[in-house]
Amino acid sequence: GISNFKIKWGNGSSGNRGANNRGNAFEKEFADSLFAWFEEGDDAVKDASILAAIQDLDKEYDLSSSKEIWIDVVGGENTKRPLKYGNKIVLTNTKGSGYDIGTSVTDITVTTDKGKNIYLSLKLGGTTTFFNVGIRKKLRQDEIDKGTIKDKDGKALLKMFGINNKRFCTIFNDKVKTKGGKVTTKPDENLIQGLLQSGIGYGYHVIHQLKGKVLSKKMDSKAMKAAAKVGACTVYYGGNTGKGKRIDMEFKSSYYTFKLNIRDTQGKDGYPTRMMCDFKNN
DNA sequence: ATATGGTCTAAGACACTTGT
DNA sequence: ACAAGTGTCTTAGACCATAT
Repeated sequence: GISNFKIKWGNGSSGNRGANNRGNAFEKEFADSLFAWFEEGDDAVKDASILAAIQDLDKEYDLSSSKEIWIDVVGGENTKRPLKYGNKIVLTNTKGSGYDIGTSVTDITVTTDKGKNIYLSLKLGGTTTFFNVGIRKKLRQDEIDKGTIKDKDGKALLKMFGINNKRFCTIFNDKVKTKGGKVTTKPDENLIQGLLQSGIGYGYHVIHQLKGKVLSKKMDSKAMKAAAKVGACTVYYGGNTGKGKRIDMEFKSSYYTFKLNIRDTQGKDGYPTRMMCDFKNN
């Protein structure tokens, strides 16, 4: 019948087209709620889970004792933290020092009249990422097509996870047979924890909206170290199905399940452009 | 309900072109 | 020759749409 058809407009909404970044709306909603709460009290915040998160912040940072409060929504900044290759492979901290990354990852910066900045990192939904770094120049198409990564840094990166160099290359090269599959590796703890600690960092507070609840977690040095303390690594060549153009490295710590992945995140030719660190709360 | 693969955006980096 | 303007590619951050 005439009512039963779908209009397809270009590629429609497939692949998140047109949805933009809803996290930005959440940032504004949270900031507005926080301001309303500060000015008018609990009743001004309609959403119970947001109110609970605000109350948790108040408990931790004693916001209510401040006479004034400054709330700065800076989520659009997307500070770069590219990988640095040395004895360890870690994310650089372009705006701070060590693993104190509050100023880099902040989406909302709250300042009380005591002058102390509280850096809130807001996250929305079940598919969240701690970091997302470029690897295109280290794991290049020309070397993948020849079958082996020769780049010094690229080799070190693969080795860190116990990824087989040649097998890695088959995942992205259409001209050869893909060697998908799952392998458990035992990466060097120091290297992996260095990477994860630099990526997770500390000096901020996570506000994570999930379905029906908002998680509030202070990320201090202790929490960062515990979060980054992981065991064995499961490498999925070709993703879980073995057929994807991606390679996933799964780790577990007491707080999180990490799924690092190397893949094309631009929807271009399928050759890898980024390494991302997806996580789920345990 | 979840896992997987995908694509959006802004901003920065760099290359190239044009005006003076 | 050099600065200013324009264009293209890469990076970082985000989380959604679809298949299973």
